[in-house]
Formats: sequence, C-alpha cells, structure tokens
Amino acid sequence: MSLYSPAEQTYGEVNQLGGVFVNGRPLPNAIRLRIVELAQLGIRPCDISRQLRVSHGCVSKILARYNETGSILPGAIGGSKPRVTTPNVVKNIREYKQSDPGIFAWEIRDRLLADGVCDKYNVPSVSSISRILRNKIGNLSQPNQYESSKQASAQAGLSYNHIYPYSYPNTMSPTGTKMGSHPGVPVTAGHMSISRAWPSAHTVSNILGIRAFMDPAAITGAEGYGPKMEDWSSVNRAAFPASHTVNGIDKSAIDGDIKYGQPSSTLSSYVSACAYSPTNQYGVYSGPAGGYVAPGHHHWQPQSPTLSHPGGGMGMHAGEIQSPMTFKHQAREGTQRDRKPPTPLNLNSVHGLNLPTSSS
DNA sequence: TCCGTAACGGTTGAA
DNA sequence: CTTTCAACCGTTACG
Repeated sequence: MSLYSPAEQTYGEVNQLGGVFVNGRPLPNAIRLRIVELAQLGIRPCDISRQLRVSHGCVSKILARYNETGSILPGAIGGSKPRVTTPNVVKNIREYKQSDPGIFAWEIRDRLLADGVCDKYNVPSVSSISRILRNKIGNLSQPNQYESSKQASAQAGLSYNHIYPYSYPNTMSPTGTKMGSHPGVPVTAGHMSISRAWPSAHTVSNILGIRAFMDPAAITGAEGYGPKMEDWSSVNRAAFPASHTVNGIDKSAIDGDIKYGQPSSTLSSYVSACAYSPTNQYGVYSGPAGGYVAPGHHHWQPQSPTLSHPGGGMGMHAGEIQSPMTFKHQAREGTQRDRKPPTPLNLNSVHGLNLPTSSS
C-alpha cells in the first residue's frame, strides 16, 4: 500500500460497530485516551465499545494494558529488537577484541557468560559474534557511532519511555493531489512533522480524516478523505490529547489542544509508558514545543510501569474524537437503564467533545 | 449480555 | 535496495 493507494478508497475499514479502523494500525491516541477516560468514569467496557465504535476486544486490550502499564499507547510496531547483539554486548565484544586481538569468537562467547554480560539465554552464538566482529567492530579504530548512540541507554532497563514511536512517513500524500498543495511540509524532518506540520491544510484534512474516522458516512461522503493513511495517521498521532492524570481526567488539557497546539505536556502520564522508541531516527515527535524526547532511549523491553515521562510533546489536536462521537448519547440514553449511571460527568462533556471545529 | 482471548490478516521497521 | 522476520495492531469469533 505504501506506494500509492487508490485515493478514493477509504483508507480504513469499518468494523461491525460502524467504527472506522485501519487494519494493522493502532487506533488513534485520542481514541485510546478516550477509552481510558471513559472507563475511569465508570463506564463499562461494553458501553465504551459501543460509543466509540471500537471492538470490545480492543477496548479490553487497551484497558488491560493501561491497567498494567499505565500507558494508553500502543506498543512499538515493527523493527526488530536487539536480541542478543545489544549495544552493550557489542561493546563488550569490542573490548575483548581490543584487549586481545587474537581472541576467538568462542572465547568471546565464554567471556560474555563469565562476565555476566549475557546469560545462557541471550548470549550470542559464535557465528553471531563473528559477524559482529566483522560488521561492527571490524575496524576498531573507527568510532562507530552506532554504538555511541544507542549504547547508552541500552541496558538500562528502564530507559524506554518515550512517546509512541509512531514514525510517520511524512511523505504526505503521495498522491499529491490534495496535499500537494502545501508542500511546505517538511519531508525532511521526519520528526515533528506532526505537530508543526500541520498547519492549516492539514487541518482540514484532519478533520476530514477524523470525521471519517468515526463516521463512516463521512468517509464515503467525502471523497476527499484525502489524507490517506499517512495523514490519517498523522492525525491520530497528532491528535493525542493531552490530559494527564488519569484519575483526574482533566480535560483541560485536551481542550487546550483542541485549540491546537499546545504542546501539552500533559499527556505524559498516559503516554509515557509506551514502548520503546525505535532508534531515534524519527525522533519521536518532538513536539512543537517540546523538544523533550530525548533521543536516547529506546530500549526494547516490554513496557514497564514507570511512566511518567515528559515525553510528550506531540502536538495534538485532540479534537479528533470529538467530532466523531459526539457521543450520540441517544442510544445509550435511552437505554440508560443500565446499572449505574456511571457518568457523573456526562459523557458529552467528558472530553470536551465539543467540536471546536466549528467554532474555531 | 459481558468480557477475555486466540485466530486472523495486516503494517512496520531493524537487520 | 530488497527481503526477512518478529514485533504489534484491531477485528472477529468463540466460550
């Protein structure tokens, strides 16, 4: 799909509940966040599922993950984690080699075990060590930036918190038709495309995207749905609302972002735990404002509970969700008979679902 | 009816 | 540059 996609086709499919999703891709952060927030308001998962039009399996998964890790973010997709040849291992191999240039690969292997660098489960094979020697350490005199960059964080275990690594191809739309118009966007800098990148033009598309997202009808209707996946995704990402404190659920942040822009550092808590960030290549969205996001950490490892990290600067237009759902309470309200009317807050207001679009 | 989870088809990105 | 491969995704269906 990458190359080009049929523009008219919507990017995304519609699930049984009428929600739009992109197969293989994570739900937009804004929706993920909304799921968590609604759950915290006491809304049952099944209701959340219906309201947001996200499969219950997904709601269940996101909530479970949130409970476990404290993060609403999806895990890192793609790439391959350094399995045995972690930077630390490479570093050690290099050291062994430097101190004894004639050392055999099997000897290195034994030393890695002996020194506790690796255990029997993750020690590289002799052939791997040979490859490392050949490919990464071949010329000891060279600085080898690879390591320097990663190595640091590498074994730390905790280093990964970052924002979701969505990398996003910034290539805006290949098609160019719609977006082409504003080429300004930086393709170059992969990172940040998100937040800053979205000046106006995107906005529109975002909106479309968004709407489409939630409202299938819109999609179809809008032939435009211009933003193809990428944009879409960007939307998503960007959309990350911010609020933090899950408990408190302050939407203020969100609102804020609705206004666009504000970097909301707030979402940190939600975001934080996300998985690692891939190399710093795309940097992760350093947000507009933020520049936080230190490139350095990425680390593989399952996410951990630690979380809060200022990472976030994504720009978000949280708005995304808003429109879609607007929570049609209709359905539910009618049936309110449920059990506890959990919503003290009124769903509608929950997130500020107000659609800023119109106003602003 | 609700919810956890496996299967499935998909995307991604490091190696 | 292309291919592999392992990670994750959300939906669906089942129990």
